[in-house]
Amino acid sequence: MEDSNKQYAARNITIGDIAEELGLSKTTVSRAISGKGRISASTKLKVQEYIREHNYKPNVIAKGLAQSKTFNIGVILPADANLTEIPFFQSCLMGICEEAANLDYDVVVTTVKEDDLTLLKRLISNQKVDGIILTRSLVNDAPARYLKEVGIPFVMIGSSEDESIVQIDSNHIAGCCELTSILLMSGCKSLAFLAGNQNHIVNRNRYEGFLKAFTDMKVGMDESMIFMDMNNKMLIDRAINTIMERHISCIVCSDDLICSRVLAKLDEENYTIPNTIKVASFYNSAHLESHNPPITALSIDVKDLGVTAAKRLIEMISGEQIIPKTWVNYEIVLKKSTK
Amino acid sequence: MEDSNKQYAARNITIGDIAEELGLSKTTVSRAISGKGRISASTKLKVQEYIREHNYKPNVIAKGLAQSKTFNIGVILPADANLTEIPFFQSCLMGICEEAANLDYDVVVTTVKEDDLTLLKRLISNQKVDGIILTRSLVNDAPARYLKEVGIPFVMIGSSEDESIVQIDSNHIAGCCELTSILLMSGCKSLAFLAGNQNHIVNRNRYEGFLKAFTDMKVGMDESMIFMDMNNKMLIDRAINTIMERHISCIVCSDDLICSRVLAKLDEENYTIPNTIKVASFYNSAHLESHNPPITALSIDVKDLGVTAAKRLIEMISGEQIIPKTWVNYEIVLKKSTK
DNA sequence: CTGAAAGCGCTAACAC
DNA sequence: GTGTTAGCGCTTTCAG
Repeated sequence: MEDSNKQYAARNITIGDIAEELGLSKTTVSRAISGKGRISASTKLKVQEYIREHNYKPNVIAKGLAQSKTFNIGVILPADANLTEIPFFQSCLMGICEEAANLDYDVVVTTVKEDDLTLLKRLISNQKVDGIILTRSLVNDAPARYLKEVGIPFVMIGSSEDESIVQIDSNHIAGCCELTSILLMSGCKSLAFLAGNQNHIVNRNRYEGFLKAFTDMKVGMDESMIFMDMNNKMLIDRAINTIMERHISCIVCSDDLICSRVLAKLDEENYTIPNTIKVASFYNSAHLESHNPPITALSIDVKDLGVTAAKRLIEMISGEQIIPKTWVNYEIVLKKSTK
Repeated sequence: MEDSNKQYAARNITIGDIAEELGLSKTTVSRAISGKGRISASTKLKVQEYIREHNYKPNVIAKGLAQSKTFNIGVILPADANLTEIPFFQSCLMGICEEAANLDYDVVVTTVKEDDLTLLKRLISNQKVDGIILTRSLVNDAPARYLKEVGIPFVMIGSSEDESIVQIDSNHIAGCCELTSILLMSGCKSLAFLAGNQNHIVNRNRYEGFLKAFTDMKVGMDESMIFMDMNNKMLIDRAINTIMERHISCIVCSDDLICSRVLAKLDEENYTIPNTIKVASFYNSAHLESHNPPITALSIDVKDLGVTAAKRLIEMISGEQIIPKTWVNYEIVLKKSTK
């Protein structure tokens, strides 16, 4: 058993211990570690060797206290019922954790339910983070507004009309426009669009992209085939009934959960895909991929969204040049459901 | 705009400021806040009033440094590909965050990929947490072994043969036994069992419960209808083929992802549920619930698992009586898929 | 009941 | 190059 594991039982070794042991001052040891300030190569080496041998790990908390930093970033996860079902946030978080660790930061998470900012405020006032990542964007976003007021650095995964907010997102407008265009060109005469909550910027953007495809291609669109706020199964079932009565050729779902419910309803009514009706979605969940037939969808590297957000935020915290908007790639994956 | 929001821009008010302002010593102010030590009711009140009015928030980091605590708990999330698809961990995390905040702790998360403990070790050696929650349990669990060595308090969501580990779980053996018994009693003559990775204790336990039902009811079981390590679609497809050739009456899936793939394959082959084949699962995902027909399943309050884990861990950290094992309730929900 | 002083582990002027 | 000192914001003996 290496003694690296004993560190917890025994009191942790400190910079003072090293200084004493090596007959140096704490300052010198600190300098050897941080690389800041003048120090001779030889003592630096001596200290670094001692550190390696004794498996010294600096106390980040103390360092933080001295520098008025925490080396933590906060991540706000939505706690609304539906959203737990979506792997999006978990994937984001994976990316954030990975990149944060690379840059020597830790990740503190908390949740926000609807517009209840209690836990967010708590995190801030506890002074345990140097900055915040918002993992979604709502219309008139309350968390974002709060963070702006408070003045703490933050970035948003998602898009906002407020250009002063640092944003990381994939281009949902362009993506949905592209997907819709492909569908139109591949011979779908009529399309229906089903989206979730209109308060989510992402749903608005996908809708906008959907419209844009029609405008760009100079094709007329039936506005009654736009279904927003499809937040429960009943609404979706009803929408599908309408859609099928109208003999629409293809349904575009703005997220996986909706698509999953759409597929259930279509199956229930014994409609076959893609013969009777085609279906396309936006997904990152394996579930739709293993569906029979596989579902055409716009796919995003969600983990990369997290990685990039963490990187941007830590850049901000470190006082580097801030990059207002970062686009993350998407990819349209054509499958049997639209063929 | 209340000035509570200005706290970030302006330097935060400290205990020293209050002391000076009120003509007291820092010690007295500290006592007024913590309630520790003797202090007159009047000065205590005076301090508390000042605090409220000026919206003072103690610096938890500094407090922690002085007490060699962090008031953070760490949560280890698995980063393996498949697991991102399962809402289980996200729901756990919601519960953990909620309860931690109640008890004035914050939640630091990190990930562990397979047996690569790098990020876990990093979290520990950074000394940013007072304890750890493991969110799953593997056979010969590497993270658990490491944490035991290091000696940091930790709890496990899941079960382990190692009784020295504080565990929070629902009784998968009893649950699966009960579910299986119900299926047997309701007239299923033959059952097949499909589970994921055998290294996951939960899969072993469900398997054990499955067997126990047969033993308890003195019914013979066909061991060739046990399919473990069904980690990809191909294996599942093959298993389903075998199962259908043998005219099995019901398939029990040990988790949602497997069940979702099973359903896809059954649909593909045009088998109907429950007429040709019945299906039962273990779920917490809305997706299976909205399936047509709805799937019979054993359901667990996963968020409660998280809440309880956080509670137990913080009890340990606070030196309270430790409770070695906490069972969380499960419920068997009978739906059309087994009728 | 209250305060002075030391200390948690580290950094950052400022001297030498 | 290196050391001294003060300080980050709080707790905790120990006196009084």
